[in-house]
Amino acid sequence: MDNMKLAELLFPHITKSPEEYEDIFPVRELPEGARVTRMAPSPTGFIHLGNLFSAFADERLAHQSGGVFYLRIEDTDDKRYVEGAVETIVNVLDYFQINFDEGAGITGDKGDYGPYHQSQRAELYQTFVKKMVQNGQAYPCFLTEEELSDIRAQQEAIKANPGIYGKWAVSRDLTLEQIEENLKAGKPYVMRLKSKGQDLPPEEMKTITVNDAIRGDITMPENNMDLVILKATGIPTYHFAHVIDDHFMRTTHVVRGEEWLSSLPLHVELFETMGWPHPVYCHTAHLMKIDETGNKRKLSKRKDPELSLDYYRRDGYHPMAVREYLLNILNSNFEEWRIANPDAPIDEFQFTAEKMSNSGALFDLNKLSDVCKDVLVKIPAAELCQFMIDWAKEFRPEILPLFEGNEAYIEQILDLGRTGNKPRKDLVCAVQIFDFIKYFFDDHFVIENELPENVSKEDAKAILETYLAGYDHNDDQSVWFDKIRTFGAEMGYAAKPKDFKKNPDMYKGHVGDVSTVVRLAVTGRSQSPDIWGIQQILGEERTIERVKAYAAQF
RNA sequence: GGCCCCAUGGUCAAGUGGUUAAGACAUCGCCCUUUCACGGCGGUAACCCGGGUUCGAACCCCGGUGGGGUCACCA
Repeated sequence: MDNMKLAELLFPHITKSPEEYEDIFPVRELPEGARVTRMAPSPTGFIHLGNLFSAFADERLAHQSGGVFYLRIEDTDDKRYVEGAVETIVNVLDYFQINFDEGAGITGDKGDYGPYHQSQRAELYQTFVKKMVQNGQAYPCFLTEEELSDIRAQQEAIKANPGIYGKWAVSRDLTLEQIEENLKAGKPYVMRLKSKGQDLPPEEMKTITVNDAIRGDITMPENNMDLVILKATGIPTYHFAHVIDDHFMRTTHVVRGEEWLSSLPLHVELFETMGWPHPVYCHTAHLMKIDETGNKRKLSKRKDPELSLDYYRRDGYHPMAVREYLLNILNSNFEEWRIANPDAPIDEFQFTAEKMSNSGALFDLNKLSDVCKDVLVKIPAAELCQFMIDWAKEFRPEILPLFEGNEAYIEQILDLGRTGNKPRKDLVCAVQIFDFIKYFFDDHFVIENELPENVSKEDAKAILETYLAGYDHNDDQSVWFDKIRTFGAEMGYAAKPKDFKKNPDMYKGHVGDVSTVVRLAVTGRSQSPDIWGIQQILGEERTIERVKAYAAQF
């Protein structure tokens, strides 16, 4: 077989030499130890938590080392393309404050290593396939779908591994004449790697060992499959594009999910075939969840709404909080660092691939809430208010007017109990915040809870009327509360809860019960921040109105 | 099924041959307190199983079991 002739026959239009590309895409000039990473999504426009999780790792790795983080679109599968996908990807990541230095962008590609859409790189890929043909490392395969499934059936019958390898790789033996004939007949074909791996029983297979930055040494049988590198369309498969692109975009670290582990031997063989070193691989564990049957399982796009990033945006989880949570599960020592450095900017934490977990973390909404509370308590009210406005604009336009134009009022509300050295940590996400403060808006104010069991309706009415009679909006907090204590005591409620606890038979209840009645009148619920503070924000008129209205119910 | 990855409390996890087996979340109790939070103190709770190596194993080796992944002209 004349490989040179075959190469010309297959790729007459390829005229550039492989060496030229080394000059077009020179090794990057970066500081020592700088890392070049990438996010390489397929353009379905759907970005989920797992994508964000590894994008975050990529971004940290690059930006902590003075390197480059870029976006490459893996659009080798035309069926998957969704209009506006790049825009979605960039916007979503931007929301979580993850920014690209180069690569595909909303207004076009940016950077010297492009194009950053794989669909635009056909010539590059084909140049190297041509080279492989010349070296006898790749060959055309004309097998039809039927023939392929026939081979599979035969393999199943004798319990052989499925795939094109060893003696099953029949197209390896095609003569130049046969190929020429097929070509003339216009038969579609793919290009396959001519694997050097041998078809041996598993225990006799040669092995390869790769040092994974997360998992350490991984030993696997070498690849022996003649996998497709160029589809019939002339566009490469993921495997081949990965090798070419990450070489020429000079990627140093590839962070990807563990589902790629099984194709690692193929990628290693491809890099070896090309004569290039492979990048450092970081295979991350999948995010898991407990399903209905109590089993751990991979989070699935279809079934688990919490995997969708929209879910967090819709519920209004603050990007800072999501970042913080993600870092929690990304690097196990982050939490310790955060406790030691409560106020340090998150970017000061030194992220390392080595500290990434190699078992699948269960997604924990509880923990996320806790992280949110800690993060939000540090965000100034004005900023939170703006956050609520932005969120409402997109997801709850009907409540937007409550916020927009009322910033001063909202900020007072958000800061209720948050000042001082023991600030309340009540705020989790926008949906919850709105629910938490909605009694401040007359249209959303309703009585939600029942009277305490120690308080009769008659007493409730009396409490409210007495409260109203002695109400002075200008009282300071202690005067205000003393009044409640005093008339409560006169009505048979212990002035101190402890007294009631000691002698429950001597009292109807305690001052807490009395204040709860007031609380119900003012907020509609039995639990809230400090009533006095709420009344100050509400104003005298609305406070009195609410107390009157509630008293009228009894 | 072949191959690969993984395995410490309910969850996330420290831990790399000798530890009272950290810490965080959740949970429970107490304290603080006008409710709820916040905060403080304390409690319950773990090395998947079986062999080996060793004076000694959560840790090393082998074999199970369980969970996950993968076996496409998808990525």
